[in-house]
Parts: sequence; C-alpha cells; structure tokens
Amino acid sequence: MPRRGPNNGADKRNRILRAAIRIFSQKGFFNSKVSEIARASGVADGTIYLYFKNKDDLLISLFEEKMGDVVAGVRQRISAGGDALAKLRIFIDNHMELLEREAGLIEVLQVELRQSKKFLKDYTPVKFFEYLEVISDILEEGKREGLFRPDLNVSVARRAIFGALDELCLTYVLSHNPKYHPSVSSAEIYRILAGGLCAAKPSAQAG
Amino acid sequence: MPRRGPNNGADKRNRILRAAIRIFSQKGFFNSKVSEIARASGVADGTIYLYFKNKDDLLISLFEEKMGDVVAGVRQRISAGGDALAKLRIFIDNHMELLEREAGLIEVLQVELRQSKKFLKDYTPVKFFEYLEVISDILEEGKREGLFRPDLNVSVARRAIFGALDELCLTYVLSHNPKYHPSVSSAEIYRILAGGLCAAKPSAQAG
Amino acid sequence: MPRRGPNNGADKRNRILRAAIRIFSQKGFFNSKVSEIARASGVADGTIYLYFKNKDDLLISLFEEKMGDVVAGVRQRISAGGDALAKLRIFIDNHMELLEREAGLIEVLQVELRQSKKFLKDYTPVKFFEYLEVISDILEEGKREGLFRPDLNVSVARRAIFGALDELCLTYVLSHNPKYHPSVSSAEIYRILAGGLCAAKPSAQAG
Amino acid sequence: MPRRGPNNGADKRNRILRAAIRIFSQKGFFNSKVSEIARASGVADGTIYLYFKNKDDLLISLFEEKMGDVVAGVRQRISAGGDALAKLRIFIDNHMELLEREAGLIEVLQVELRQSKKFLKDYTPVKFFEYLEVISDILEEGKREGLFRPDLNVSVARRAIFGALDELCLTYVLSHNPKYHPSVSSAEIYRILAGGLCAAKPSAQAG
DNA sequence: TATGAATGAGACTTCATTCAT
DNA sequence: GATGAATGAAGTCTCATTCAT
Repeated sequence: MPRRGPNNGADKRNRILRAAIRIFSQKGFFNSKVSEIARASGVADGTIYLYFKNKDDLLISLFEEKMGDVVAGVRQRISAGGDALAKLRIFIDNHMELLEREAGLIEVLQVELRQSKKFLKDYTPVKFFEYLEVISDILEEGKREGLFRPDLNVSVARRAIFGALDELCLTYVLSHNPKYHPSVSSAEIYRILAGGLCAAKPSAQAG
Repeated sequence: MPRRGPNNGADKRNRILRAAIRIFSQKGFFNSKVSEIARASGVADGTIYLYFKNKDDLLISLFEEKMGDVVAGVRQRISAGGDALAKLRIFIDNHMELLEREAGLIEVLQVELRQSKKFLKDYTPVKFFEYLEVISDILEEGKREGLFRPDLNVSVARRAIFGALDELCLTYVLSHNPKYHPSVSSAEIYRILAGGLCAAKPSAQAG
Repeated sequence: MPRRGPNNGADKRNRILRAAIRIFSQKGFFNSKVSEIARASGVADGTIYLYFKNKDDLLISLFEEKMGDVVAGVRQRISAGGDALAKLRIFIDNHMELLEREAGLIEVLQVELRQSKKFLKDYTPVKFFEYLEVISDILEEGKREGLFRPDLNVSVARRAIFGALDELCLTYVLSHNPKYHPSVSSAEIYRILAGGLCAAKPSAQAG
Repeated sequence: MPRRGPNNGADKRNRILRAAIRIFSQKGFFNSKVSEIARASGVADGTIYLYFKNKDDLLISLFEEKMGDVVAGVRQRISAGGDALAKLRIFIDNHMELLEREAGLIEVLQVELRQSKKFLKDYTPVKFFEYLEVISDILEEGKREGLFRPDLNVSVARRAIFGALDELCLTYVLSHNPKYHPSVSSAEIYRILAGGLCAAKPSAQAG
C-alpha cells in the first residue's frame, strides 16, 4: 500500500477510485477500460497497478470501501432514530437519497455487485452483508419492541427490503422519471413495508 | 430464417438458446465465449451467426423469447385466480417457482437484464415491461375491488414487488441456503405485501 | 462444364458471370462475397461451384471470356479500317467507348486485372496479351507502311498506349467528370500518339 | 503519438511502414496479414495499432507519406531542369528509376492505389494528385514556352502520361524482362511524348 | 442439376498487464 | 513512486466452400 504524505499515495488512490466509479457507472465494468480510468484519474495506466492488484481488485476495493462509508453513514443516522419504524424510515430515506448524493456509486453497486457476487472468484461482499445487517438489526429491534410481527422472517424480509429499494433506485437511474423520484419512492415503499411488517394493527400506526 | 424439416432450423435455434442460457447463467454474459455456446449446442461457431446477429442479439433474443413464455405462463395461471390478493399470491409463487423450473433462465435474467437495460444500445426490454404490467394489473384490480389502499402508488409498488422477488431469487441462487427456499420466501414476501398493500384491516385478511 | 439446352447451363453460367461483373465492379474482388453474386444471379451459393472451380476461377473466367469478346470485337472493327493511323484511332475510340457499352467489365479489368496478374497463382492473362497483340499489329503495320518511325519500340509503345488508355478510363470511371468524357479523351490521346509515333512530319497528317 | 528517444516511436513506426511495403508488394493488400507485417517489423501485433488506426490506415499512411517523399524528390530534381521538354525527361526518368530505388513502394502504389481509390471509404489520395500536379506544371510551362501545342488538353495528357509510365513500370515489375528495362522504356516513352506534345515541328527537336 | 445450411479456419483488433526507464 | 510503450493472448465474427438432400 503506497502511502506517504496525506496528500500523496492516499490521494492518488482516491482519485483512481472516484474515476472508477464514474466510468463503471457510465459504461459498466466490462465495457470500461483500465486506461480510461487512468486517463480520468490523471495518472498513467501502470500507476493503477501500484494501488490495485488488477481490474477486479479495483471493483472490489470500490465496493468495500465505499460501501463501508455507506454503512457507517446509515448506522450513524439510525442511531439517532426512535423506534424501529422510525429507524426503518431513516434507512429507506437514506438509501434513496444516496441516489442523489452518490449517484455513480449506487449505479455501480446496483449493476455490478450482482455480477461480482456471482462471477468474481473468491469474493465475499463483506460490506454488503454489513449493510443487510443494518436492516436485520432494525427488524429484530422491531420484533423486540412488539412493533413488528413476531413471526417475521428477518432473513427473508431484509432481502426483500433491500431488493425493493434497489429496484426502485435502478428504475430512477434508468428513467429519471419524476414519478420514481426518491422522495416519492421513499414514501410509498415505507407505507408498504410499515403495513407489511407490523403486528396487529399496523394501519393505526402507519396512518 | 433457416428452416426446413421440423428437425432443422427451429430446433437448432432452440438448442443454441438453451445452451446460451446455461453458459450465461454459469459465467455471466461477458465471461461467456461464443465458441463455448457453440460447443455446448453441438454446432459450429459460425452457425450461431446464422440464427443470431451477434452475441448481443443472442442475449436479447433469449430475454424476449423466454420472458415471453414466462409472461404468457403467469398470465394464464392468474386468469384462473380469484381476487387480487389471490392473484398476487399466484404471481409470487409462480415467480419463485421459476427458480426451480427454469433456474438458468432466471439467473440470466437477474444478472444480465440489468446490464442490458443500461448498456445494450437501443434495447428496450419489451417483455420485461409486460411482466411488470402483469403486476400492475393485479394492483389496479385490487384497488377497484377495494382490497388495496386507494392511495397505492402502483408504479412504485410494482417495482418494489418485482425488486423484492428478484433479490430473493438471487439470494437463493447464490446460496442455495434452505432458509431462502422458494416456498419459504414466497410465504414471507406474500405476508409482507398483503399487509402493506391492503386497505383498512389487512391483518384480518392476511391472517 | 455443365451444358444442356442452350437455355440451361450456358444461360445460368452467363447470368453468374454478368452478376459477378456487376458486383466486382462495384465493390472489388476481395470485398465481394460469393453469396452476393449468387443472390444477384438468382442461383444458390452452391450452384456457382458447379460452373466455376472457386472464386478466383470466376474472376479469371470473366477476364478470359469477356476479354475474348472485346478482342474479337476490336479486331473486327479494325479490319474495316484504312491505314495504321486510322486503325489506331479505331482502337482508341473502341477502347474508350467500352466505358459506356461495358462499364462494369472495364472497371473490373482495370482494378482487378492488376491484382490478378500479380497475385493469382498460375494465371496467365491470355486474352489480355491478345489485346496487346492487336496494338502491336497496328504498330507493326504502321512501320511497314512507313507511317510510324522505323525505330519505334513496339513492345514498349503498346504498353504505353494501353496504359494511357487504361488510366483515362479509370479516371472517368472514378470521377465521371465530363472533362474526361471518352470522346474528349479519345481525341486528345489520339493526337498525342499520332504525333509521337509518326515518322517525319506527323503534324501534317494529324492535322 | 508515441515518441521518446530518437530511437523509439518514429523509428518503430518507420520499421512498420517499411515492412508493410515489403509485404503488400509481395502479396497484395488483401492477402497480407497484419500479423505478418508485425513479424516482419519485429514488433508485436498490437504495436501496429499504436501507430496506425487499422489495416486500411496503414495502407493510406504508406501512400501519403511515401508518395510525399516521391513528390518532393521529383520536384527538386525538376527545379534544376531546363525547358519543359528537359523537365519532362527528368520526370520520366525519375519515375522509371523509382522502380529500382523503391521497387516495393512502386509496386504497392501501382496495384493498391487503384483499389484504394475505388474502395477505401473516404480516402482522397492527396499526394497522388500532387504527383499529377507536377506533370501539369510541366505541361503548362511547355505551353507557355511555345514548346507544346497550345491546344494540348493538360488534364487528359497528364493522366495519359502517368498511365503510360505506370503500365511500363508494372510490366517490368511483373516480367523483369530486359526489353522493358527502365532505361529502355524511359527513352521510348520520352520519344513518343515529345513527339506528341510538341507544337509545329517536334521531329526537329526530338531528333 | 440445384440447393442452402452448415462448417471452421483464420483475420482483425482489443486491452489488461508488465517493465525498462 | 510513476510512467506509458509494448506485449500477445484471446475473442468476435466472416465467408469460401462443402455435401446431404
């Protein structure tokens, strides 16, 4: 790992990662060329290999490091929240807002994470699992609080929640149709989930 | 269109499509070689180009034709259903069951459809939209029947539903962990959605 | 060689040759596809191989047979001519007029004959040599008549004459600029050659 | 443009061009393989694409750059000449001598320039036109000097001259028959042209 | 004789990666 | 550390030719 001044190795490494996000999000991993990322980062082709093992490693590093930031960010916002429903709302809003704060990153995650999960040899998306863990935590808390159904299958539910949010993001990314605007999607998906996860009389609470 | 005996063009074309599903689902579109698909189909490399314009066209044809079958299949099963909730259950079950009936196809759709939507020039996934349409129809009917919330945002909801199902499929495909078995996932996702989509007293109906 | 009725094999063979001229002249030998010629002839791809050994043979046959017609034609016209100068004029006019009567053929000869002379294995352009022979004959006759210089190097001169005519044809074919119209070129090239080939006072005769 | 030391980019580019001339002249453009040229240049296949856009570009660059040298060379030699006839002689001799100084180049020009003029999309053989321009200049000067016929059609004549020279070159290239030796051809073609271009009594001057 | 689907060798070109400077 | 020219393996696709019908 090349690091010297705070302004040197780490900086260059970051420029490369940011450029990679931009390029990957525009053209997809397989259609992006290492030399393109180099040019966009303002470094030489070879320099990329000083910071990353290879093109795959660039994608994986990007996932782990940027997802790490996302996980840390959402955890912090949630810690300020109230009950599980409130936290769920925060999680949803946070996810959808990423679309605007970190558009490129989200696009890469959406499209390439799937590929990687299947096709990159020996890659476990650690940070992605942590992100799912954040959802689990909320769901478990909701069950403990008696807010969510006691029979709620947390493993399945967290995937469903992630899947729904992810597809809504993709839809907006592809169409930029205002009817899928993050704020609109957030509200509706919250309503569905609040209704579907809650125990007894969710309608009273959701309303 | 090369076709002669009943045993000729259409058959060969189908063998190629089936092989493509197998290979694409195993290694992903970009990691699959045309010559591999040829070998798996028992035809020469060049033969593939008699039936498909190029590698992209092979993927697109696969999407459209196989998704066409899926859409037709689910429409038929739904037409036999009762109210919107019953139809939703049928839709969910049907989707998750595809994982076993058409594992390869589903895997390709999940991973590659995203790529394609973004990166294949000039490709509109017609049949995929029809599939979403099937969900819309159910949701609209549910609203008319007074079963679903009148304020339900159908556009958003159908995407959320598809996303949830899709992610659950992917999870099972990747892990084959029984805790995500189609039957388990189906039941839970139905419970969530039934709760979240319904008007007034969903708990009574879902229970 | 397949022949049956006058309307059968020979006819089909001719259709293929005519189509080949058209296609070769439009796109060049290497850029033309056998299947294209088949389509243009209204026969199946395989049929071409009943009449010609291969693609090269198609080009060579075309040269020999069509050049044969050209040679026969110009010989006949010349036999009606007067002295060597008159015959030269006929030859020149005839050559340039071919541009309009047999445009495609001339274009193929111009562009492809060169290739063939160099690169087709074991090909001697017999009919092309006969065409040159026609020029030699005129030049020799002119020398015998005392009309042309006695020191005229016939071998070189006939090539120079052919080269000049050929380039003028190519120029017109490529530009269709009226300043290179066959009639204009004919007149000028005749004036040059008449002046340059003749003995003593060519200007008197050429005027 | 890859260039560093004096021993680097430009040198490698030139080695490739020289190899291309050799290979193209031996086998023709279409029968030459890029990998063959790479081997003959002592570089890797991919290296060719660092210096040339593609195979077509290699041919075109070769034309333009080498013809540029030829044009510059002949212009310089001519500038030392006397009247138009003397210059014409220089031009002719120079052209025929290229056969020995630059055999490969001339062969490529002869055979492939024609193809290219017709079939390479969007290619204007700029340097070839300049070469023709050199002839025009001589002819115009001859007319001004009263040496050449005032009614001489310069456009046609320059093409005829080029065509005659070109065909004589090709003949020698193909046969290496001493009766077409450059020195022999030069003398004869000069005699023909001197006779044919001149005004009034060319025989007096040519004699 | 005629067909045209099938073949498969091989061409061009790309691009991740290396390494001498 | 940084560079970027060079590499060369490998992929997509074409097309002349064949042969079962």
